[in-house]
Amino acid sequence: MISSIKGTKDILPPEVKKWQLIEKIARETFELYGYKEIRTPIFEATELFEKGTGETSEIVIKEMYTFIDKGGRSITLRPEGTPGVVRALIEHRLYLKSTPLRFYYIGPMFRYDKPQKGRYRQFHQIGLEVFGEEDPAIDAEVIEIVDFLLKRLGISQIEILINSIGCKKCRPPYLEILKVEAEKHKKELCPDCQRKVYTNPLRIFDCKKEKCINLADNFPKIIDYLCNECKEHFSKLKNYLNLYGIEYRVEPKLARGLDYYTKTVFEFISKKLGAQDAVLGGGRYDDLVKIFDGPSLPGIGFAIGAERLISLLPEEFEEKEDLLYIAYLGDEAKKETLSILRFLRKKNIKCIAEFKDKNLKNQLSRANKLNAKWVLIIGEDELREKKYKLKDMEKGIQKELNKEELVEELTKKL
RNA sequence: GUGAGCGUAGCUCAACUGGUCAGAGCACCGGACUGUGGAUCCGGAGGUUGGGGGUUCGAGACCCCUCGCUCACCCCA
Repeated sequence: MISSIKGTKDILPPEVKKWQLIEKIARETFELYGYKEIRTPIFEATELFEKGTGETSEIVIKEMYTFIDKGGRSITLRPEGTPGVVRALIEHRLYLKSTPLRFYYIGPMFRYDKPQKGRYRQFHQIGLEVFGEEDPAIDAEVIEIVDFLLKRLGISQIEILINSIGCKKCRPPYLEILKVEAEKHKKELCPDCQRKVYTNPLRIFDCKKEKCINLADNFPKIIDYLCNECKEHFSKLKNYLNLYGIEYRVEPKLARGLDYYTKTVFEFISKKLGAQDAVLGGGRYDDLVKIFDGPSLPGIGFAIGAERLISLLPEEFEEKEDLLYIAYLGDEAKKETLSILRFLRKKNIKCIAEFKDKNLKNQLSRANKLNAKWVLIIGEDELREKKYKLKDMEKGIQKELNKEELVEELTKKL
């Protein structure tokens, strides 16, 4: 038996309903704020991610699905959405147009990770990017959009973490200070963190070992070393969030894994998710467009993990489907059924029949199992009278109707 | 990439320390009930116990290898 590849999974019809729900509500919400959908390829030149996502990010170092195609080009399945959108923005000179540079996307991403709860090799992100807005008001708006979206989906008990990780002016000097401080305590840190002192000192704050946590608590925090511009940006962001009445927690240890972030970074977390507690993450990336030889254009965005979002969805109660099941008795009735199916579908009525030539009891039982809301009964009497029996499966009552009345009755209830 | 736990019917799980152990419930199909569903009763189908090798008179169980799943680490959505 051939099974699906490790870290990938099939999404079967009952679960697909949830996907359709979150996709629909996400689209509606983003469009409400003036965002437009953008669809970029799921594979790109490897270089795009090396330059964009960043050569020192874990994603690029060890998590990319990279292969050489038949033309000898190095191709990578996208591990995240932002670089592709930035590439499209530059390639099509979208920044020259007057339309707002507000985009959202929904689609699969790929990372060669070891699968666990909330983490898959093919997963899906619902992402959003804005370009050309310097003002922290847009940072706040972006956070507010997600907050609104989650509320619309009925998801609660989410904590919002924000931080500022500075810009290319203030971060490098801070990292030096942090490195010096961390070196002093190097021997007390765990082996992983000892390595991080040189490779990525900010990541020491991510360590879950108690000893490292305690030590890191006393290390200097970037938030205390921001330049005036970053400090003011962060302070304004907090004010706007307060204005929206959005609760958040400033988490000075929040670092994020992508190299391109500047100033604002944020994460929405839920305790229900397990070890991978982030349902979405995002931040500002003021230098990214420039990195790809585009104009000097600031950007900010986030990506929601669709699988994680779905796992937070409240349990929905099961409803009868708006489905009509046609039960027929005999060959003549079968022919009539075929024509009525066609007729009703043209009128946008969802209907099915199963062609097993079974008795009525059996067909009703099948309709019940399929969760159909109505059953139309066609037998000899009905053929003769040209009136069919429509049974409401919830109420158990039935009416005699001709074709026209039937359409009227069914569309009324839809 | 590292570590731990687990793989028995479509699903959830039984089978004492290796000795009729290949089972139950749910789901599925059929019948009781030939034009009226959900209930009940009866019956049926469905498994080389993830795969391979070994130990043994005998392995679902023990050992080795392998694949997969789950969770955690690393890191992230």
